[in-house]
Amino acid sequence: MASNAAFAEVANLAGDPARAGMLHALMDGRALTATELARVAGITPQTASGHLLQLTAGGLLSVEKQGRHRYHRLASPAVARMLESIMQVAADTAPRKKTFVGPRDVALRAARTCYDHLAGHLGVALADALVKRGDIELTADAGIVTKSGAALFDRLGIDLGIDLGASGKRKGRMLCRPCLDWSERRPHLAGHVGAALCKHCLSEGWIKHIDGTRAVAVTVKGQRNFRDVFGIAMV
Amino acid sequence: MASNAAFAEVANLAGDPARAGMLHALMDGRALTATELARVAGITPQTASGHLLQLTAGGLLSVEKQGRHRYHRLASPAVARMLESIMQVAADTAPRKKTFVGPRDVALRAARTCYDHLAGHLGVALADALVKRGDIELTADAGIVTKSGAALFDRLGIDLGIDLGASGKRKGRMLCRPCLDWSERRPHLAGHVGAALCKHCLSEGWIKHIDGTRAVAVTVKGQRNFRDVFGIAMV
DNA sequence: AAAATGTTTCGGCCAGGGCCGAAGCATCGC
DNA sequence: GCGATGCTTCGGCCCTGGCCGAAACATTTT
Repeated sequence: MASNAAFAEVANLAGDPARAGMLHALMDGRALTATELARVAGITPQTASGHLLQLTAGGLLSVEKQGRHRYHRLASPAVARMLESIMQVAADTAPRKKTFVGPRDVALRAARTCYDHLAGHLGVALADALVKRGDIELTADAGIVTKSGAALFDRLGIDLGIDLGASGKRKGRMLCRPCLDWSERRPHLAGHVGAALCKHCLSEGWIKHIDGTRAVAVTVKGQRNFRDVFGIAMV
Repeated sequence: MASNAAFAEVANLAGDPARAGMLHALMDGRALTATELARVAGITPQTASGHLLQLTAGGLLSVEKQGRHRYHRLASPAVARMLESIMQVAADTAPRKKTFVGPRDVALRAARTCYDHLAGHLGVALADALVKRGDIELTADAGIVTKSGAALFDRLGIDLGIDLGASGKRKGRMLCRPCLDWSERRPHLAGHVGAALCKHCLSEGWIKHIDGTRAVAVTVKGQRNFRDVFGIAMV
Protein backbone atom coordinates (compact mmCIF):
# COMPACT_ATOMS: atom_id res chain seq x y z
CA MET A 1 0.00 0.00 0.00
CA ALA A 2 1.26 3.38 -0.99
CA SER A 3 0.17 5.05 2.24
CA ASN A 4 3.06 3.54 4.10
CA ALA A 5 5.53 6.05 2.72
CA ALA A 6 3.28 8.94 3.64
CA PHE A 7 2.91 7.53 7.13
CA ALA A 8 6.66 7.30 7.64
CA GLU A 9 7.12 10.80 6.29
CA VAL A 10 4.66 12.32 8.71
CA ALA A 11 6.07 10.46 11.69
CA ASN A 12 9.59 11.34 10.65
CA LEU A 13 8.68 15.02 10.51
CA ALA A 14 7.62 14.85 14.13
CA GLY A 15 10.61 12.73 15.06
CA ASP A 16 13.37 15.29 14.89
CA PRO A 17 14.17 16.97 18.21
CA ALA A 18 14.17 20.46 16.77
CA ARG A 19 10.92 19.99 14.88
CA ALA A 20 9.38 18.24 17.87
CA GLY A 21 10.16 21.26 19.98
CA MET A 22 8.46 23.56 17.52
CA LEU A 23 5.37 21.38 17.27
CA HIS A 24 5.28 21.20 21.02
CA ALA A 25 5.33 24.97 21.26
CA LEU A 26 2.48 25.20 18.76
CA MET A 27 0.34 22.76 20.73
CA ASP A 28 -1.64 25.55 22.30
CA GLY A 29 -3.15 26.41 18.97
CA ARG A 30 -1.63 29.86 18.61
CA ALA A 31 0.50 30.95 15.68
CA LEU A 32 4.18 31.78 16.15
CA THR A 33 6.80 33.33 13.91
CA ALA A 34 9.81 31.52 12.50
CA THR A 35 12.23 33.33 14.79
CA GLU A 36 10.23 32.56 17.90
CA LEU A 37 10.10 28.93 16.93
CA ALA A 38 13.83 28.91 16.29
CA ARG A 39 14.39 30.19 19.80
CA VAL A 40 12.24 27.58 21.51
CA ALA A 41 13.90 24.85 19.49
CA GLY A 42 17.35 26.13 20.31
CA ILE A 43 18.51 26.51 16.71
CA THR A 44 19.35 29.36 14.38
CA PRO A 45 16.66 30.98 12.23
CA GLN A 46 18.04 29.61 9.00
CA THR A 47 17.92 26.06 10.28
CA ALA A 48 14.43 26.63 11.61
CA SER A 49 13.37 27.96 8.24
CA GLY A 50 14.29 24.69 6.62
CA HIS A 51 12.39 22.69 9.20
CA LEU A 52 9.33 24.88 8.87
CA LEU A 53 9.38 24.43 5.14
CA GLN A 54 9.37 20.70 5.58
CA LEU A 55 6.61 20.75 8.16
CA THR A 56 4.46 22.89 5.93
CA ALA A 57 5.11 20.78 2.85
CA GLY A 58 4.28 17.73 4.94
CA GLY A 59 0.91 19.16 5.86
CA LEU A 60 1.57 19.51 9.58
CA LEU A 61 1.67 23.28 9.61
CA SER A 62 -0.01 26.10 7.77
CA VAL A 63 1.53 29.51 7.38
CA GLU A 64 0.01 32.93 7.10
CA LYS A 65 2.22 35.75 6.04
CA GLN A 66 1.64 39.07 7.63
CA GLY A 67 3.99 41.84 6.72
CA ARG A 68 7.51 40.65 7.22
CA HIS A 69 6.42 37.98 9.65
CA ARG A 70 5.26 34.50 8.91
CA TYR A 71 2.90 33.01 11.39
CA HIS A 72 2.96 29.24 11.66
CA ARG A 73 0.24 27.18 13.25
CA LEU A 74 -0.86 23.55 13.36
CA ALA A 75 -2.61 22.74 10.13
CA SER A 76 -5.62 21.03 11.68
CA PRO A 77 -7.11 19.55 14.85
CA ALA A 78 -6.13 16.16 13.46
CA VAL A 79 -2.49 17.18 13.78
CA ALA A 80 -3.09 18.27 17.36
CA ARG A 81 -4.70 14.95 18.18
CA MET A 82 -1.76 13.16 16.61
CA LEU A 83 0.70 15.08 18.75
CA GLU A 84 -1.41 14.36 21.81
CA SER A 85 -1.39 10.66 21.10
CA ILE A 86 2.36 10.61 20.61
CA MET A 87 2.85 12.43 23.91
CA GLN A 88 0.62 9.83 25.41
CA VAL A 89 2.85 6.99 24.34
CA ALA A 90 5.96 8.94 25.23
CA ALA A 91 4.62 9.56 28.73
CA ASP A 92 3.88 5.89 29.21
CA THR A 93 7.36 5.04 28.10
CA ALA A 94 9.38 7.61 29.93
CA PRO A 95 8.63 7.21 33.63
CA ARG A 96 12.27 6.37 34.22
CA LYS A 97 13.73 9.19 36.23
CA LYS A 98 11.44 10.82 38.74
CA THR A 99 11.47 13.66 36.28
CA PHE A 100 13.23 16.73 37.45
CA VAL A 101 10.68 19.47 37.50
CA GLY A 102 11.87 22.96 36.77
CA PRO A 103 9.76 25.99 37.59
CA ARG A 104 8.40 25.97 34.05
CA ASP A 105 7.31 22.40 34.48
CA VAL A 106 5.54 23.24 37.71
CA ALA A 107 3.38 25.81 35.99
CA LEU A 108 2.73 23.49 33.06
CA ARG A 109 1.67 20.68 35.30
CA ALA A 110 -0.62 22.92 37.30
CA ALA A 111 -2.60 24.25 34.35
CA ARG A 112 -2.02 24.57 30.63
CA THR A 113 -3.84 24.65 27.35
CA CYS A 114 -3.69 21.63 25.10
CA TYR A 115 -4.46 22.90 21.59
CA ASP A 116 -7.93 24.18 22.35
CA HIS A 117 -8.83 22.84 25.76
CA LEU A 118 -7.57 22.77 29.34
CA ALA A 119 -5.10 20.23 30.70
CA GLY A 120 -2.87 19.75 33.71
CA HIS A 121 -4.06 19.62 37.29
CA LEU A 122 -6.74 22.18 36.62
CA GLY A 123 -8.04 20.38 33.55
CA VAL A 124 -8.28 17.08 35.37
CA ALA A 125 -9.90 18.70 38.41
CA LEU A 126 -12.53 20.30 36.21
CA ALA A 127 -13.29 17.01 34.51
CA ASP A 128 -13.48 15.26 37.88
CA ALA A 129 -15.80 17.89 39.27
CA LEU A 130 -18.11 17.68 36.28
CA VAL A 131 -18.23 13.91 36.54
CA LYS A 132 -18.85 14.03 40.28
CA ARG A 133 -21.69 16.49 39.85
CA GLY A 134 -23.23 14.27 37.22
CA ASP A 135 -22.83 16.87 34.50
CA ILE A 136 -20.80 14.62 32.25
CA GLU A 137 -20.03 10.93 32.02
CA LEU A 138 -16.64 9.73 30.84
CA THR A 139 -15.03 6.48 29.82
CA ALA A 140 -11.57 5.98 28.43
CA ASP A 141 -12.95 6.28 24.93
CA ALA A 142 -15.74 8.79 24.98
CA GLY A 143 -17.95 11.05 27.03
CA ILE A 144 -21.38 12.60 27.13
CA VAL A 145 -22.92 15.75 28.53
CA THR A 146 -25.97 14.96 30.65
CA LYS A 147 -29.14 17.01 30.92
CA SER A 148 -27.89 18.71 34.06
CA GLY A 149 -24.60 19.37 32.32
CA ALA A 150 -26.33 20.95 29.36
CA ALA A 151 -28.26 23.13 31.78
CA LEU A 152 -25.05 24.14 33.54
CA PHE A 153 -23.32 25.14 30.34
CA ASP A 154 -26.39 27.02 29.25
CA ARG A 155 -26.48 28.86 32.56
CA LEU A 156 -22.84 29.80 32.17
CA GLY A 157 -23.57 31.21 28.77
CA ILE A 158 -21.51 28.62 26.97
CA ASP A 159 -23.00 27.81 23.63
CA LEU A 160 -22.23 24.25 22.73
CA GLY A 161 -23.67 24.90 19.29
CA ILE A 162 -25.12 21.47 18.96
CA ASP A 163 -23.46 19.51 16.23
CA LEU A 164 -26.04 18.99 13.55
CA GLY A 165 -24.22 16.26 11.70
CA ALA A 166 -25.59 15.37 8.30
CA SER A 167 -29.27 15.84 9.04
CA GLY A 168 -30.36 19.13 10.42
CA LYS A 169 -32.87 17.51 12.70
CA ARG A 170 -30.36 16.03 15.12
CA LYS A 171 -31.73 16.38 18.62
CA GLY A 172 -29.21 13.92 20.03
CA ARG A 173 -27.07 14.33 23.07
CA MET A 174 -23.91 16.29 23.29
CA LEU A 175 -20.91 14.08 23.03
CA CYS A 176 -17.44 14.97 24.09
CA ARG A 177 -13.96 13.52 24.01
CA PRO A 178 -11.69 12.57 26.89
CA CYS A 179 -7.95 13.13 26.54
CA LEU A 180 -5.52 11.35 28.82
CA ASP A 181 -3.36 13.90 30.57
CA TRP A 182 0.36 13.20 30.31
CA SER A 183 1.20 14.84 33.61
CA GLU A 184 -1.73 13.65 35.67
CA ARG A 185 -2.32 10.33 33.94
CA ARG A 186 -6.02 10.90 34.22
CA PRO A 187 -8.50 12.06 31.59
CA HIS A 188 -9.48 15.66 31.09
CA LEU A 189 -12.15 17.18 28.91
CA ALA A 190 -11.30 17.68 25.24
CA GLY A 191 -13.16 17.89 21.97
CA HIS A 192 -15.88 20.37 21.18
CA VAL A 193 -17.10 20.73 24.74
CA GLY A 194 -13.61 21.03 26.20
CA ALA A 195 -12.77 23.73 23.68
CA ALA A 196 -15.91 25.70 24.47
CA LEU A 197 -15.23 25.53 28.20
CA CYS A 198 -11.61 26.62 27.74
CA LYS A 199 -12.63 29.52 25.54
CA HIS A 200 -15.16 30.61 28.13
CA CYS A 201 -12.60 30.52 30.94
CA LEU A 202 -10.23 32.68 28.92
CA SER A 203 -12.82 35.18 27.75
CA GLU A 204 -14.28 35.54 31.25
CA GLY A 205 -10.82 36.20 32.63
CA TRP A 206 -10.82 33.17 34.90
CA ILE A 207 -7.43 32.14 33.56
CA LYS A 208 -4.76 33.76 31.44
CA HIS A 209 -1.64 32.66 29.64
CA ILE A 210 1.68 33.03 31.44
CA ASP A 211 4.14 34.91 29.25
CA GLY A 212 3.92 33.36 25.87
CA THR A 213 3.72 29.77 27.02
CA ARG A 214 1.05 27.14 27.14
CA ALA A 215 0.93 27.42 30.91
CA VAL A 216 -1.99 29.35 32.36
CA ALA A 217 -2.50 31.07 35.68
CA VAL A 218 -5.81 31.11 37.52
CA THR A 219 -6.91 34.63 38.36
CA VAL A 220 -8.60 35.63 41.58
CA LYS A 221 -11.86 35.84 39.73
CA GLY A 222 -11.18 32.41 38.35
CA GLN A 223 -10.50 30.95 41.78
CA ARG A 224 -13.80 32.29 43.02
CA ASN A 225 -15.71 30.90 40.08
CA PHE A 226 -14.05 27.52 40.07
CA ARG A 227 -14.90 27.24 43.75
CA ASP A 228 -18.49 28.48 43.51
CA VAL A 229 -19.47 26.89 40.24
CA PHE A 230 -17.53 23.65 40.30
CA GLY A 231 -16.53 23.24 43.92
CA ILE A 232 -12.83 23.19 43.11
CA ALA A 233 -10.51 24.53 45.80
CA MET A 234 -7.37 25.90 44.21
CA VAL A 235 -4.05 25.20 45.86
CA MET B 1 10.50 20.08 29.81
CA ALA B 2 12.18 16.74 29.67
CA SER B 3 9.28 15.08 27.89
CA ASN B 4 10.24 16.69 24.63
CA ALA B 5 13.11 14.30 24.07
CA ALA B 6 10.88 11.33 24.76
CA PHE B 7 8.33 12.67 22.34
CA ALA B 8 10.87 13.03 19.56
CA GLU B 9 12.21 9.59 20.24
CA VAL B 10 8.82 7.94 19.95
CA ALA B 11 7.94 9.82 16.78
CA ASN B 12 11.33 9.07 15.31
CA LEU B 13 10.86 5.37 15.95
CA ALA B 14 7.71 5.45 13.87
CA GLY B 15 9.33 7.65 11.25
CA ASP B 16 11.69 5.20 9.60
CA PRO B 17 10.22 3.51 6.50
CA ALA B 18 11.27 0.03 7.57
CA ARG B 19 9.96 0.43 11.11
CA ALA B 20 6.81 2.08 9.82
CA GLY B 21 6.17 -0.95 7.65
CA MET B 22 6.52 -3.26 10.61
CA LEU B 23 4.22 -1.19 12.79
CA HIS B 24 1.75 -1.05 9.97
CA ALA B 25 1.79 -4.81 9.71
CA LEU B 26 1.18 -5.12 13.44
CA MET B 27 -1.80 -2.78 13.33
CA ASP B 28 -4.22 -5.67 13.33
CA GLY B 29 -3.23 -6.51 16.86
CA ARG B 30 -1.72 -9.90 16.13
CA ALA B 31 1.82 -10.90 17.03
CA LEU B 32 4.36 -11.60 14.29
CA THR B 33 7.86 -13.06 14.33
CA ALA B 34 11.00 -11.13 13.52
CA THR B 35 11.46 -12.87 10.19
CA GLU B 36 7.92 -12.21 9.09
CA LEU B 37 8.34 -8.57 9.95
CA ALA B 38 11.62 -8.43 8.06
CA ARG B 39 9.84 -9.73 4.99
CA VAL B 40 7.01 -7.20 5.08
CA ALA B 41 9.50 -4.39 5.59
CA GLY B 42 11.68 -5.59 2.73
CA ILE B 43 14.87 -5.85 4.77
CA THR B 44 17.14 -8.64 6.00
CA PRO B 45 16.48 -10.32 9.35
CA GLN B 46 19.54 -8.86 10.98
CA THR B 47 18.51 -5.31 10.11
CA ALA B 48 14.99 -6.04 11.31
CA SER B 49 16.39 -7.36 14.55
CA GLY B 50 18.02 -4.04 15.24
CA HIS B 51 14.84 -2.16 14.49
CA LEU B 52 12.77 -4.43 16.68
CA LEU B 53 15.17 -3.95 19.55
CA GLN B 54 14.75 -0.21 19.25
CA LEU B 55 10.97 -0.39 19.02
CA THR B 56 10.83 -2.59 22.09
CA ALA B 57 13.21 -0.43 24.07
CA GLY B 58 11.15 2.58 23.03
CA GLY B 59 8.01 1.02 24.45
CA LEU B 60 6.16 0.66 21.17
CA LEU B 61 6.35 -3.11 21.02
CA SER B 62 6.33 -5.95 23.48
CA VAL B 63 7.90 -9.31 22.77
CA GLU B 64 6.98 -12.77 23.90
CA LYS B 65 9.47 -15.47 23.26
CA GLN B 66 8.06 -18.83 22.42
CA GLY B 67 10.56 -21.51 21.60
CA ARG B 68 12.93 -20.24 18.99
CA HIS B 69 10.43 -17.65 17.81
CA ARG B 70 9.93 -14.18 19.14
CA TYR B 71 6.47 -12.80 18.77
CA HIS B 72 6.23 -9.04 18.56
CA ARG B 73 3.04 -7.09 19.11
CA LEU B 74 2.01 -3.51 19.77
CA ALA B 75 2.71 -2.73 23.39
CA SER B 76 -0.67 -1.16 24.13
CA PRO B 77 -3.89 0.21 22.69
CA ALA B 78 -2.38 3.65 23.17
CA VAL B 79 0.25 2.77 20.58
CA ALA B 80 -2.45 1.60 18.20
CA ARG B 81 -4.33 4.85 18.65
CA MET B 82 -1.15 6.77 17.99
CA LEU B 83 -0.56 4.92 14.75
CA GLU B 84 -4.15 5.52 13.77
CA SER B 85 -3.81 9.23 14.36
CA ILE B 86 -0.62 9.42 12.31
CA MET B 87 -2.29 7.57 9.44
CA GLN B 88 -5.06 10.07 9.76
CA VAL B 89 -2.77 13.02 9.17
CA ALA B 90 -0.87 11.14 6.48
CA ALA B 91 -4.12 10.42 4.65
CA ASP B 92 -5.13 14.06 4.78
CA THR B 93 -1.79 15.05 3.39
CA ALA B 94 -1.38 12.47 0.71
CA PRO B 95 -4.29 12.86 -1.68
CA ARG B 96 -1.83 13.74 -4.41
CA LYS B 97 -1.92 10.95 -6.93
CA LYS B 98 -5.24 9.23 -7.45
CA THR B 99 -3.54 6.44 -5.56
CA PHE B 100 -2.67 3.43 -7.60
CA VAL B 101 -4.60 0.59 -6.07
CA GLY B 102 -3.06 -2.83 -6.27
CA PRO B 103 -5.11 -5.97 -5.65
CA ARG B 104 -3.93 -5.92 -2.05
CA ASP B 105 -5.21 -2.41 -1.65
CA VAL B 106 -8.58 -3.35 -3.06
CA ALA B 107 -9.05 -5.98 -0.38
CA LEU B 108 -7.78 -3.62 2.32
CA ARG B 109 -10.13 -0.88 1.27
CA ALA B 110 -13.05 -3.25 1.19
CA ALA B 111 -12.65 -4.58 4.71
CA ARG B 112 -9.83 -4.82 7.20
CA THR B 113 -9.14 -4.92 10.89
CA CYS B 114 -7.70 -1.86 12.57
CA TYR B 115 -6.01 -3.11 15.73
CA ASP B 116 -9.11 -4.53 17.36
CA HIS B 117 -12.02 -3.27 15.31
CA LEU B 118 -13.32 -3.20 11.75
CA ALA B 119 -12.41 -0.60 9.16
CA GLY B 120 -12.63 -0.09 5.42
CA HIS B 121 -15.82 -0.05 3.42
CA LEU B 122 -17.35 -2.72 5.62
CA GLY B 123 -16.48 -0.91 8.84
CA VAL B 124 -17.95 2.34 7.62
CA ALA B 125 -21.06 0.62 6.28
CA LEU B 126 -21.61 -1.04 9.63
CA ALA B 127 -21.26 2.24 11.47
CA ASP B 128 -23.61 3.93 9.01
CA ALA B 129 -26.18 1.18 9.38
CA LEU B 130 -26.08 1.37 13.17
CA VAL B 131 -26.48 5.12 13.09
CA LYS B 132 -29.34 4.92 10.59
CA ARG B 133 -31.14 2.35 12.71
CA GLY B 134 -30.72 4.55 15.75
CA ASP B 135 -28.59 2.02 17.57
CA ILE B 136 -25.70 4.39 18.03
CA GLU B 137 -25.10 8.10 17.77
CA LEU B 138 -21.79 9.46 16.53
CA THR B 139 -20.03 12.77 16.31
CA ALA B 140 -16.48 13.43 15.22
CA ASP B 141 -15.31 13.13 18.80
CA ALA B 142 -17.39 10.50 20.48
CA GLY B 143 -20.32 8.14 20.29
CA ILE B 144 -22.96 6.46 22.37
CA VAL B 145 -24.90 3.23 22.24
CA THR B 146 -28.63 3.88 22.55
CA LYS B 147 -31.15 1.72 24.35
CA SER B 148 -32.14 0.00 21.12
CA GLY B 149 -28.46 -0.52 20.34
CA ALA B 150 -27.85 -2.11 23.70
CA ALA B 151 -30.78 -4.40 23.04
CA LEU B 152 -29.40 -5.30 19.62
CA PHE B 153 -25.98 -6.19 20.97
CA ASP B 154 -27.56 -8.17 23.75
CA ARG B 155 -29.69 -10.07 21.25
CA LEU B 156 -26.60 -10.87 19.20
CA GLY B 157 -24.94 -12.27 22.27
CA ILE B 158 -22.29 -9.56 22.36
CA ASP B 159 -21.36 -8.77 25.92
CA LEU B 160 -20.31 -5.17 26.16
CA GLY B 161 -19.24 -5.86 29.73
CA ILE B 162 -20.26 -2.48 30.93
CA ASP B 163 -17.28 -0.46 31.96
CA LEU B 164 -17.51 -0.08 35.69
CA GLY B 165 -15.03 2.73 36.01
CA ALA B 166 -13.92 3.55 39.52
CA SER B 167 -17.17 2.97 41.33
CA GLY B 168 -18.83 -0.39 40.85
CA LYS B 169 -22.27 1.14 40.72
CA ARG B 170 -21.94 2.73 37.31
CA LYS B 171 -25.26 2.43 35.52
CA GLY B 172 -24.30 4.93 32.85
CA ARG B 173 -24.64 4.58 29.14
CA MET B 174 -22.30 2.74 26.91
CA LEU B 175 -19.93 5.07 25.20
CA CYS B 176 -17.89 4.29 22.16
CA ARG B 177 -15.22 5.90 20.04
CA PRO B 178 -15.34 6.87 16.38
CA CYS B 179 -12.23 6.44 14.26
CA LEU B 180 -11.86 8.27 10.98
CA ASP B 181 -11.23 5.78 8.22
CA TRP B 182 -8.23 6.63 6.04
CA SER B 183 -9.62 4.96 2.95
CA GLU B 184 -13.24 6.02 3.27
CA ARG B 185 -12.70 9.37 5.00
CA ARG B 186 -15.72 8.62 7.14
CA PRO B 187 -15.92 7.41 10.73
CA HIS B 188 -16.20 3.79 11.70
CA LEU B 189 -16.83 2.20 15.07
CA ALA B 190 -13.80 1.78 17.34
CA GLY B 191 -13.13 1.54 21.04
CA HIS B 192 -14.64 -1.00 23.36
CA VAL B 193 -17.82 -1.46 21.37
CA GLY B 194 -16.05 -1.66 18.04
CA ALA B 195 -13.69 -4.29 19.41
CA ALA B 196 -16.53 -6.38 20.78
CA LEU B 197 -18.38 -6.23 17.46
CA CYS B 198 -15.27 -7.18 15.50
CA LYS B 199 -14.55 -10.07 17.82
CA HIS B 200 -18.10 -11.29 17.43
CA CYS B 201 -17.93 -11.16 13.62
CA LEU B 202 -14.73 -13.20 13.65
CA SER B 203 -15.87 -15.78 16.18
CA GLU B 204 -19.20 -16.24 14.42
CA GLY B 205 -17.41 -16.80 11.14
CA TRP B 206 -18.98 -13.79 9.43
CA ILE B 207 -15.57 -12.63 8.31
CA LYS B 208 -12.11 -14.12 8.22
CA HIS B 209 -8.61 -12.88 7.61
CA ILE B 210 -7.21 -13.16 4.10
CA ASP B 211 -3.83 -14.90 4.18
CA GLY B 212 -1.91 -13.33 6.97
CA THR B 213 -2.93 -9.76 6.26
CA ARG B 214 -5.17 -7.23 7.91
CA ALA B 215 -7.63 -7.59 5.07
CA VAL B 216 -10.72 -9.63 5.81
CA ALA B 217 -13.17 -11.43 3.55
CA VAL B 218 -16.88 -11.62 4.24
CA THR B 219 -18.12 -15.19 4.26
CA VAL B 220 -21.44 -16.31 2.83
CA LYS B 221 -22.76 -16.60 6.35
CA GLY B 222 -21.49 -13.12 7.01
CA GLN B 223 -23.19 -11.70 3.94
CA ARG B 224 -26.48 -13.19 5.07
CA ASN B 225 -26.13 -11.82 8.58
CA PHE B 226 -24.98 -8.37 7.56
CA ARG B 227 -28.00 -8.21 5.27
CA ASP B 228 -30.54 -9.57 7.73
CA VAL B 229 -29.28 -7.96 10.90
CA PHE B 230 -27.95 -4.65 9.65
CA GLY B 231 -29.50 -4.29 6.22
CA ILE B 232 -26.14 -4.06 4.49
CA ALA B 233 -26.01 -5.39 0.93
CA MET B 234 -22.53 -6.60 0.14
CA VAL B 235 -21.04 -5.82 -3.25
C1' DA C 1 17.39 56.21 -0.27
C1' DA C 2 19.32 53.87 3.55
C1' DA C 3 19.14 51.14 7.57
C1' DA C 4 16.90 47.63 10.39
C1' DT C 5 14.41 43.44 10.93
C1' DG C 6 12.46 38.93 9.54
C1' DT C 7 13.10 35.18 6.52
C1' DT C 8 15.06 32.26 2.97
C1' DT C 9 18.83 30.21 -0.10
C1' DC C 10 23.41 28.41 -0.78
C1' DG C 11 27.55 25.77 0.35
C1' DG C 12 30.15 22.95 2.98
C1' DC C 13 30.98 20.29 7.24
C1' DC C 14 30.09 16.39 9.85
C1' DA C 15 27.79 12.75 12.74
C1' DG C 16 24.35 9.61 13.19
C1' DG C 17 22.22 5.78 11.65
C1' DG C 18 20.40 2.40 8.25
C1' DC C 19 22.04 -1.38 5.54
C1' DC C 20 24.22 -5.83 4.69
C1' DG C 21 27.68 -9.97 5.03
C1' DA C 22 29.67 -12.90 8.18
C1' DA C 23 29.78 -15.05 12.30
C1' DG C 24 27.95 -16.31 17.02
C1' DC C 25 23.97 -18.02 20.18
C1' DA C 26 19.81 -20.26 21.17
C1' DT C 27 16.26 -23.69 20.32
C1' DC C 28 13.99 -27.40 17.99
C1' DG C 29 13.67 -31.91 15.56
C1' DC C 30 15.78 -36.09 14.52
C1' DG D 1 24.80 -35.83 19.76
C1' DC D 2 24.02 -33.31 14.77
C1' DG D 3 22.20 -30.27 11.56
C1' DA D 4 18.45 -27.01 10.54
C1' DT D 5 16.03 -22.84 11.73
C1' DG D 6 15.26 -18.33 14.04
C1' DC D 7 17.45 -14.55 15.91
C1' DT D 8 21.18 -11.51 17.46
C1' DT D 9 25.86 -9.26 17.55
C1' DC D 10 29.82 -7.33 15.16
C1' DG D 11 32.22 -4.59 11.70
C1' DG D 12 32.43 -1.70 8.07
C1' DC D 13 30.25 0.90 4.14
C1' DC D 14 27.79 4.71 2.71
C1' DC D 15 24.57 8.35 2.38
C1' DT D 16 20.96 11.00 4.24
C1' DG D 17 20.08 14.99 6.68
C1' DG D 18 20.79 18.44 10.42
C1' DC D 19 23.75 22.25 11.50
C1' DC D 20 25.81 26.81 10.86
C1' DG D 21 28.11 31.07 8.42
C1' DA D 22 27.55 34.03 4.73
C1' DA D 23 24.82 36.24 1.71
C1' DA D 24 20.52 37.30 -0.83
C1' DC D 25 15.66 38.72 -0.59
C1' DA D 26 11.54 40.99 1.30
C1' DT D 27 9.24 44.36 3.97
C1' DT D 28 8.91 48.03 7.19
C1' DT D 29 10.85 52.11 9.28
C1' DT D 30 13.41 56.42 9.36
